[in-house]
Amino acid sequence: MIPTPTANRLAHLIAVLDRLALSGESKISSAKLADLTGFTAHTIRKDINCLGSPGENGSGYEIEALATFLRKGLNIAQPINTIIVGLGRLGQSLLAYRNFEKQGIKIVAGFDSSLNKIEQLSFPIALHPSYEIEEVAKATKAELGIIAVPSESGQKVADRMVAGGIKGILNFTPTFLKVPGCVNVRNFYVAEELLTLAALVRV
Amino acid sequence: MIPTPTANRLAHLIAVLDRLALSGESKISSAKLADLTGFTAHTIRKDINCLGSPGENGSGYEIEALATFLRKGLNIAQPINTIIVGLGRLGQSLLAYRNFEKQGIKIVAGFDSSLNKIEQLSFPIALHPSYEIEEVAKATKAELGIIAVPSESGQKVADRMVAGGIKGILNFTPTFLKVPGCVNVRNFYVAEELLTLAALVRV
DNA sequence: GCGTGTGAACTGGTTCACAGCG
DNA sequence: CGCTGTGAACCAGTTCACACGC
Repeated sequence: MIPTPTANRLAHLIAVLDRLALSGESKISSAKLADLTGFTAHTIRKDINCLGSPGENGSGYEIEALATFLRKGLNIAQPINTIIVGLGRLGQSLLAYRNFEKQGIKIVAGFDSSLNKIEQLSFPIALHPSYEIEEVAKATKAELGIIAVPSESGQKVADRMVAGGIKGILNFTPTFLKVPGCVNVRNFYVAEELLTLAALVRV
Repeated sequence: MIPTPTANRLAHLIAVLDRLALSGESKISSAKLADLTGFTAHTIRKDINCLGSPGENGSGYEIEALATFLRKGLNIAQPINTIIVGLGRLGQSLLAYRNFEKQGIKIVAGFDSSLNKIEQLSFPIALHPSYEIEEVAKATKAELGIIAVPSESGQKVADRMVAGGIKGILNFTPTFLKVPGCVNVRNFYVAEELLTLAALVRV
């Protein structure tokens, strides 16, 4: 089993490696990666070795090889279908964010409770009313869901996602979602993050 | 010194307590709070006691008293001035999010590199061009900063914030920011969070 | 000799168990 | 007797130190 913080850091590493690959470099050391990510070189090596050894020893990692090695190790070499619910400003900004695709996050459908909004918006993916979440999630074999609705409806959306077979939820709603243990939730409590920062800053 | 995860949870607790206060209840037990937050009752009590004892023993916490106790303990009873840089979709959705104010997060200024955008937008706070970050941050005594710009400019914005005396940064840019150790950074790597979820889900 | 791989020590955060108060 | 407060046990994750391969 791979520790959550490790998965987190490895995901970040992959993103960094992808950027590096574009810049023409071909090899990189854990020390350089440390500089680019803010993690220590120790931690990086250990994280990587959670998935086994990429092979080469002695002189740094082959950038592209490492990226694909990590993707395979994390089982994210294949794109992962994702739906997003809530097409307010936040939802729209996420939909417009073209970086997901590059990372293998394929957003396959958007949902909103307002039929008007669905008709007005034009995005290169299918938009549906919220009551179709379960159905569409199943049909598209979506594995992840993003919740960007007002907090009152967060739980209801989560329930529908779970019913539709969603296995991981990114929650922007400032409320704790009750879901079965087999469903992974990561919360983005933006306001609370700021409060946390405030507390840390005002020692 | 208060552990970061504890500060995090306490911030969430405060938000939950505020909501509870509106609902008319007056007392609550750690077990009930556990149910509402997803933390264990143990953890909640321990977190609270990091700041000392709220007083009453035996039969639950007084909701409002606890909230103010926590705010005082975390030093966030006074509102904290915050600036936001990057007024794209994400930045705008954050500006429009009226929950911050309630939590004592006072957004005092917005910035964008595009003068056009600044003139077009209308928000109830002052908008400035990005080169004024340092100056305005100082003038408004801002303590926190939100970075919602494209990733290329993240570091530059961070530098300006630091120069302006900002002590805590919420970073939505998918790059690691280099800042002095006395500045606290919390990263919201949205795409990477999804990747992490994908990895955790595809065991 | 630089840089990776890995087992062993350490640390800080969480969980537990029980004492103490209403 | 329920629920909080807290010191002690535990554990995961991080840091360290050294062995190994190039």
